Parts: sequence; C-alpha cells; structure tokens
Amino acid sequence: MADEIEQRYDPATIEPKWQQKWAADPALYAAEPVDCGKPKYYVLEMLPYPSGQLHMGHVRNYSIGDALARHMWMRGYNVLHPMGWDAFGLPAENAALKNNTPPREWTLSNIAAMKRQMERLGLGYDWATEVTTCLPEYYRWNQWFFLRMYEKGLVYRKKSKVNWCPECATVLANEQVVNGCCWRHETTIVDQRDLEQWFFRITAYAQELLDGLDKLDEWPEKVRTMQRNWIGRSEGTEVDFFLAEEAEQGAGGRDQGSEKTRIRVFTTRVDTIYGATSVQLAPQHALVASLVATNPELKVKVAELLDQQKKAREAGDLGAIEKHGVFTGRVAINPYNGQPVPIWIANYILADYGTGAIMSVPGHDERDFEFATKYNLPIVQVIQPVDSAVKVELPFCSEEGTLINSGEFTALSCEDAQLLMQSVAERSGFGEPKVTFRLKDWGVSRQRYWGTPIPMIYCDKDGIVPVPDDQLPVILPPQIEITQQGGSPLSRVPEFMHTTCPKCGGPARRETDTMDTFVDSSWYFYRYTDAKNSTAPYDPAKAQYWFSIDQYIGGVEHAILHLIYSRFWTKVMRDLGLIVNDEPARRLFTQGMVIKDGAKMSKSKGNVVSPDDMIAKYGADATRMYALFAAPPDRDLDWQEDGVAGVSRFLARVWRLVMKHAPVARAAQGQSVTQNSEIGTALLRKLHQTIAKITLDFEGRWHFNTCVAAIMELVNDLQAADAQLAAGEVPAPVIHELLRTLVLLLAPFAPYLAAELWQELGEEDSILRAAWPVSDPELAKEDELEIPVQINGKLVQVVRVAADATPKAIEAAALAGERIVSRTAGKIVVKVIVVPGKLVNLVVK
RNA sequence: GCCCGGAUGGCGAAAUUGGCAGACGCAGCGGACUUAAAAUCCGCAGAUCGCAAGAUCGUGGGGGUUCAAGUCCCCCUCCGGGCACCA
Repeated sequence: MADEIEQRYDPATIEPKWQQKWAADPALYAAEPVDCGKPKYYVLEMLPYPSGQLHMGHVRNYSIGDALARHMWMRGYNVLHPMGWDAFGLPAENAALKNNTPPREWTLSNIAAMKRQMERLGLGYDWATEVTTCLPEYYRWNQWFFLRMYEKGLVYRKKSKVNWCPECATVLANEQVVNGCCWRHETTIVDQRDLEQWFFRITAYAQELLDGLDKLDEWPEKVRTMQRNWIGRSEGTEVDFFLAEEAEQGAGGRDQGSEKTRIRVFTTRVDTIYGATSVQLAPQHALVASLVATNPELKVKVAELLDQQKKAREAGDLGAIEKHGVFTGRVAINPYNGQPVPIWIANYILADYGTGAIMSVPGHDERDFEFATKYNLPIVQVIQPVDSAVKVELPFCSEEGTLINSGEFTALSCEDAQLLMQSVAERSGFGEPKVTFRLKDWGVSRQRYWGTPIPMIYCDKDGIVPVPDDQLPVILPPQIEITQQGGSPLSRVPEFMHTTCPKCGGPARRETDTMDTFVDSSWYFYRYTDAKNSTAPYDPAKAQYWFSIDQYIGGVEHAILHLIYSRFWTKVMRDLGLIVNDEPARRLFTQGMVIKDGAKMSKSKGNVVSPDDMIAKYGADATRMYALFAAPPDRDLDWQEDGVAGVSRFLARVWRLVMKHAPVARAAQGQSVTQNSEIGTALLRKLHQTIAKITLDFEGRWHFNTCVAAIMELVNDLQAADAQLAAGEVPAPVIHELLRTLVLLLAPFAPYLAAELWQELGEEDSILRAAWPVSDPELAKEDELEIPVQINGKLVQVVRVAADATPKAIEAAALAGERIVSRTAGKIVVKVIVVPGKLVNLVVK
C-alpha cells in the first residue's frame, strides 16, 4: 500500500519540495562573474507588465526561454537569465481610482504575486539581478539618460500636434496609435491636440536604424520588414514653385524666396514635373493662413477640408477619405518651364509628411489622376513606356519609361532625368535631392502620475534648466490623490512642483509630465548586467561582457514599439560611450499567440485559461511541457486541456518507468558499459538518435514540439522493453545509462520531474551542473535499413538491407522482392533509381 | 491595394536537403485487469470499396517540372497578421 502511494507521480508534492530547495539556493540560477572562464550566453524573455496575473502567453514565452537557459547551463555556458517588471503605467492609476489603493502598493503586490507564479512554474531566473522599473533605483537612470540626451541635443521641447487618448487622458507616441485608436483602448479614437511636449530625436538615427536591419539577419524577416515600413525611407527631390506675383522678382533672386513667396514640394518623381498641372497644399500648410486671410469664403472651405481630414484620421481610415479640394485663385510657377499652375488646397495632403505640399501629376500618379478627373484639371502625359509602340492608358505610373513633352529633358530615361533635373535644381537654387522618412521623433511626455518624472525645471529667469545630476533622482511623490481630472496629476502636488532653480536659486517649478513607459523598457536589459549599481546605470565592462543579447524572446506585438525604441537607445548609449555594440539583440525570436477555440484568449470572450488552474490540476511540468508540445513555438497554439492531461500522463509514465528501474540503475552507477544485449543495443541506438535530434533542435530550429515527441518515442520503446529490463536482459550499466540520459534530456522541459528522478538515480549535484549528453554516431547508427521499393512512384514493398549496402546490392535486393517480382513479370524495367538509404523506384512499362 | 505567414485525418500536429504522407499526442473504438468503475496495460484507427487478400483516392483548388512533389514553378480561393492617399 505504502509502495503504491510512493510509486504515484504527484507533482503536488514534488514541485513545492523543489521550489523550496531552489529558493534556498540562489546560486543555482545565478550568473557567474565575468572572469569565470566559461563562454557567456544571455537569454532574455521580454519583461512583463505586472498586472497581477500571468497569462498563458507568458507561460509559453517563459517556457521557451527557460528550456533554452537550462540547456545552455548544461552545455557549460555562463548563462544570464534575468527577469524584471515593466512596472510603470496607467493600469496602476486606474486601479488606484477603483480600489483606492496607491499605485505603488498595487504594483508591488502584483509583482509579488507574479513572482510567486513564476516560482511555481519552476522558471530558473537569477533574482539577484531583478529590475523593477518603478523604483527610484531604476528610474533615476531614465532621468540620467534624459539629461545626457538633452546635452547631446537628442532631447528637445516643442509645441506640436500630438495624439491624445481621452481614455488614458494623456498623449501617445505615433507608435502607440493603432488604426487611429489608442493601443491600450482599441475602440477609443485618438484626437489631435496642440501641446508642449518633450521629444527624443530618434529621427537622427533613422538611416542607421534602417541600415542596421540588414545586419540583423537572425531577426525574423517579418519584424525587419515592419520596421523598414515604419521608418519609411523615401528618396526624392524638393522643388520650389514660386507664387505668380512674386515670380518676377523671384527670377532675380530665387534663393531669397521665403515661405510666403514659394511653395516647396517633395516628390519622388521629379522626372514627371512637366506633367504637373496643379500644386496641392495640406489644409494646415503655412501659406494657407495668408491665403484665407483675405478670403472668408475660402476660409470656410479650408475649415471643411481640415475637418474631413481630421475625421478620417480619427476613424483610422485616412486611406479611404474622399478626395476634396478647393482652388485658391492663385497660381504658382513651375521652375523648370516657367508655366503657371493653379494652387489648390486638398484634404488628402498630409501636413506632417514631406513639405506638406505636392505637385500634382495626374498623368502619372493614381491619386492625382483621381483628383484631376474629379475637378477637371488637365491631364498631361510626359512619360512613355520604353517600347513606344505600347499603347498607354493614363495614369501611367511606371518608372520604366522615357520622357516626352519635357523640354530639354525629353528623350531621357526616367532615371537619368531625375538625376539631371536634381542637379539643375541645385545649380539654380530652386531645389535639391532629399531623403524623407516617415519616422517621426518620439514624443515622450505623458500627462500621468505613475511614470518617471522628467528631470527639468522651469525658471522665470533662467528658462528651462536641467536638474543637476547630484539632485537625481527626482522622486515621484509616493502618496498622491488620484483623480479623474485632466492635466498632469503632479501639477496638483505643490510640494513636488515648487522647487528652486539650480542656476539662480530663485523659485522655480518642476516639469510635471512623466516619461512614456517605453523609456523604461528601452534599456532594462543593460541594467540586468549590473542591477545594483548606484553610481551609474551599469558598469560598461560588465555590459560589454554580456552583450549582445544572444537570444531575445517575446511577442511580435512589440515589433515596432519596444524593438525600435530599444535599438535607438542602444545607439545613443553607444554614442555616449557606454557600450560598444550597435544593436541590443543578436537573435530575436517571436513566439506565436496562445489561443483557445480559435480565438485569442480574452475576458470578454470568456475563454481565458488560468496558469494557476493548470498548475493546480496537472503540475507545472505538464503545463510547461504542453506549451512546448502542442505547436512549434513560432506558430499560434490552441490550448486544449485534454492535451495537458495527455502530457501529464506521459510524465507519470516516465516517473513509473524510472522509479521501477532506479534501484538497478543506481547500483550500476559509475560502472562503464562493457557489454550489451541485442535489445539493449537497440535501446541505446534509439537513445543516441534522440540525443542527436534534440541537440540539433536546440541549436536553431527550435521545434520543441518534436523534441518532446522524440522523448515520448524513446519512452515508448523503453516501456515496450519493460519486461526485458526487469528480467535482467539488459546489463545494469546500460539501464543506468538509458535512464540517466533520459532524465537529462527531460531537464529543460520538465525541470521538477527531472530534478526528482535525478536524485532518485543517486545523483547528488544539481542536474543543471551535469553535462548535456553527446550523441555517439556509432551507437546511433542503424545496421539495417528498411528501403521502400516503388514501381512508377507507388510503394509496392519494403525490403531490408544492410545499412552499408552498395547501390548495386540495394537494387538487387529490391528486384528480388517477391511482390516486385510478381508485379514486373512480363514487363520491361526501363530504369532503376536507387537513392542509397532512402528508396528504390522502378520505372516499368 | 501592397507585403509577410498559413491551409495536411474527427482535433493539435510530423515529414530538417524533392524520396514510405499522417511520427508524437488528443478524442474515439476493441480487449486485458476489476464485483464494478477509475487508473494502468495491450491492440485498432486517413477516406472509399471489399469477408479478406487487396484496389482506388488522398496534403485548400487548377495547371506544370520530375523516375518521384505536402515540399519546386505558374495561376486561383480562403484564413491570420502587418502596412496603406507617405507624394
């Protein structure tokens, strides 16, 4: 009876036991000093927001990372496997409103709860390097970086149109606006407000961020493409069209042309400029104000256009806006041919891209064609296909063509014309080649409480004054009343706001906005390398040892936001002399989503599966292993509880198998394998094939689902041989070798069970300190192969041949097969294809 | 509209370099053990026809290359994701 209970696999007793042991031994998962002599490996999973509950996406993410970390430990690497908390952010303020709990307490208790969940999962993190971004020890370095960037001209303040989420009651960065809505509130339309904001000059690195993508060849192509699109580099030309009245004096001194006398347009197709039949301004264009000043009728129409654009932007569907425009009554002069073209104002012209003005070439641009057709503007063809016999239908938008009707440029190719026309513009002073980016500077001011205070002071006498380093950190007041009032909460805390000017000592006030929380996550992984440093964000020597991150793992939803900001931050830190690498992560892996019943898990759909429930029912090992087994890590995973039960049954089988034969195995510990039986040889062969398969997968392919399947196959074979094992038909040292290695292979996927069985096999040190098994190709080799024999591509028979049989011998064996003989009787074998080790195909007529 | 994924049994999936399609698991069915059930163990299991031996069909659809195609090429459908008047 006692025996039976002991023989049952019960994760509820073994898992807590090991949790305690591991918690009492912080060195187990700790990174070793930089001079330990081992090769380093930095494996990182994206840090979570401490909502209070892990979800299955986290479980999957961390199961992948932990399996890799454990594998690398066993391969003898010095592994850094840290974890932290992206702990600033709006939910803490919302919770404060709802439950009257201060954000700090709410956040810290959530962290404690989630950390406990992580421990239950058995994740091997080095908690000595834990980073919590809402603590002053961390965010003071956000402030420090802000000041360094300010000194470098990478931080500036300007009033501008910004995205405002009414739900968050704060400004959002461009990257945080999804389809015109807030990234946190998918149904809340973002409006535009004029506000004074702090910006990071990420555009200064636009070209480098783009170029760097080519070198990140171990990042998913998908992420690189998304970033390329986001950066949106576009090569073209800026050209000045002159206002007609000013044209004459402009002819004498074009380079003197001011904003009032010229309209600068950006085009990628300057070669089509002889086909320009109007100039189109964005409704917000600087010139518009003076044009409408004397024309009330026009003013009304422009207001309408502006409103249409605003509505379309809010609806997130700028692409579908119906094009409207209004003629200003004024004309501009095309600088290349002196021809006048009408100036229009149109709702589809964006003020914040290029120069906010375009030349309209309806013959060679879809949008211009649509607009010109609607308003009866002339459509002129100036490009014809290289093969002039081809009949063209306008608009003809290809760049493979020849110029016509283009004065001195006629007969040039589009490409040649662009270059020549650019140099003409430059020489004459009415234009120049220009590279435009879609990427905008990163607006980081947030009118929220729970974030890093921006370390700036406003003094009536000295203006904007940075907080001196020795006054950092600017501490976020711990207890404030959170209300739903608009404006920055800190502006209602006089003791925070009122300060003295560092320069003149007079009364001054602090900046009351806080930083975007994406600042926190832009450099946290550097802090992990030196988390306790109180005099610098980190010791560059330590960071240099650990960086780049060897493997970064997270969800693809961060492809633009976090992953572009953190690339930017790394380049800034490099230019500050704090790091030598150009990119934070050498290799990036984006795991698929966890779904249930074909849909993303969400409270509203009621299909959320709680990790705690799974652990309580099946144990952490089964939960983790299922997360790896149910699908390859890069694909979406459909959570099926029956599948978890299946994995749990498998683990129980492993348990019984090892427990049953452990006494024999233990007794043979230390004895080398000198002789073996036929069945033992077959089992060792399977074992070494399994080692090879799993090791190879860890090296890159990462199809852990097939790794788990391979272990299951091995266990199936062992179980099929159970009677022989029990009867002593396999030498004890072989049994020891089989079970010991099985447990080693299991260790990255089911750490609790592996630890328990490892001990059961008489091992005393942690399994993480044991060497990962190496496959012996001699032992893995099959001595006989089954060769399928096809006739005309269809399988007819399988024949057995020696593994080293020559093609001739294989062919002979194939032709001798009885079914082959009867099928080929009376027919002609035209051709025999022998693929050694694979198959034989007979072409028969 | 453009770009990137994906589509394989009742379900999750496998097939790593063009070489036995469906490994492994779930659900299902049959059997053993049990008074019975659970658990466990053994076996069956793509579809159609057939008592069987076996035959035919089969990786979203259509065409092609090849001795051989889930895999390569061309065209199309559907699903997921990203971008979308960016001049």
